[in-house]
Amino acid sequence: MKQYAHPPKEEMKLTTLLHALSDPVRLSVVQCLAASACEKPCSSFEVPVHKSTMSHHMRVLREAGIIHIRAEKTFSYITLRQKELHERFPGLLCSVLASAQKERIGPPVDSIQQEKGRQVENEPASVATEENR
Amino acid sequence: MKQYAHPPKEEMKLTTLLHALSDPVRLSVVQCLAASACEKPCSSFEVPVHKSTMSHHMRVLREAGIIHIRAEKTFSYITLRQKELHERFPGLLCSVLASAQKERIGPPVDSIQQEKGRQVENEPASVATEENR
DNA sequence: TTTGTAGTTCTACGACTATCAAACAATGAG
DNA sequence: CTCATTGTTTGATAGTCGTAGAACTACAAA
Repeated sequence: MKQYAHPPKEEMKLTTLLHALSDPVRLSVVQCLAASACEKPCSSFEVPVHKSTMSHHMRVLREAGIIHIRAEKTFSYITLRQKELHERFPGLLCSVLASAQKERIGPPVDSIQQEKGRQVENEPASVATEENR
Repeated sequence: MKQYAHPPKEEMKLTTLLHALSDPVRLSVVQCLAASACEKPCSSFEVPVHKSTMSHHMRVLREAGIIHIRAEKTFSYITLRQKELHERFPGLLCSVLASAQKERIGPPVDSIQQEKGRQVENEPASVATEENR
């Protein structure tokens, strides 16, 4: 039976973790895990990549310390290492998940800004002035 | 005078932001900015890279929406877009910075658990140009 | 004018990454 | 035993990334 190595939480590295979460496929896997809050087989994630690519992403997430993989029969059961992540980097996963959630629901960029009833317009300098390259 | 394009906060993308923060050099720049809480010239960051590499990193941070660059004379003044980042992704930057700070200080994790008001002492200027990986 | 400083852009290069296909391993069903 | 399922490993490939050096711009001081 396949056995997996999982880094102890003291060895989790922030930059490695951020990099692991910076891929859309991996982030959606983590979102899915957080939403279901239970063990999920690898094949249950609906992502548009081949199974070998998926296996690669699972390895990246595992080696970053984000997920735990348990092999049983021919299945790989995935869990989010939520508690350990919180102990190592308090609040980080939560805010990433909240940001991902917010971004996904994000209003159309045309008619936006009603989030707090008051729009916070700021520096119009952000547009224009095409970066002369 | 050079002009820079800065993405409006509605266009900030989470995965782009996480990727920008997943590099040790860029993360240390962001830490430095957050610590000083004021505008800093590009050359004031003590990082072990060539100036052209630094310019590249600044571009990545700017295009991710993390920093604002203002050109004056021959200087580039950098500021953290803290307010806009917080509006777009509430709490995210804070927890990343807290995690970076915590990681840098090291392993006696169990003994410093309950002191919330007491700040861990100094090691302030340790921009830690080595110590990564 | 020449020199020096601060920073950008371009180019190149090695390293890494995301992806798929194919082969493989382990298990269960027939 | 033969398939089918589930996932891993191993190329291979196309693309991205971090880095430095050289050339360049813009400005200021001499």
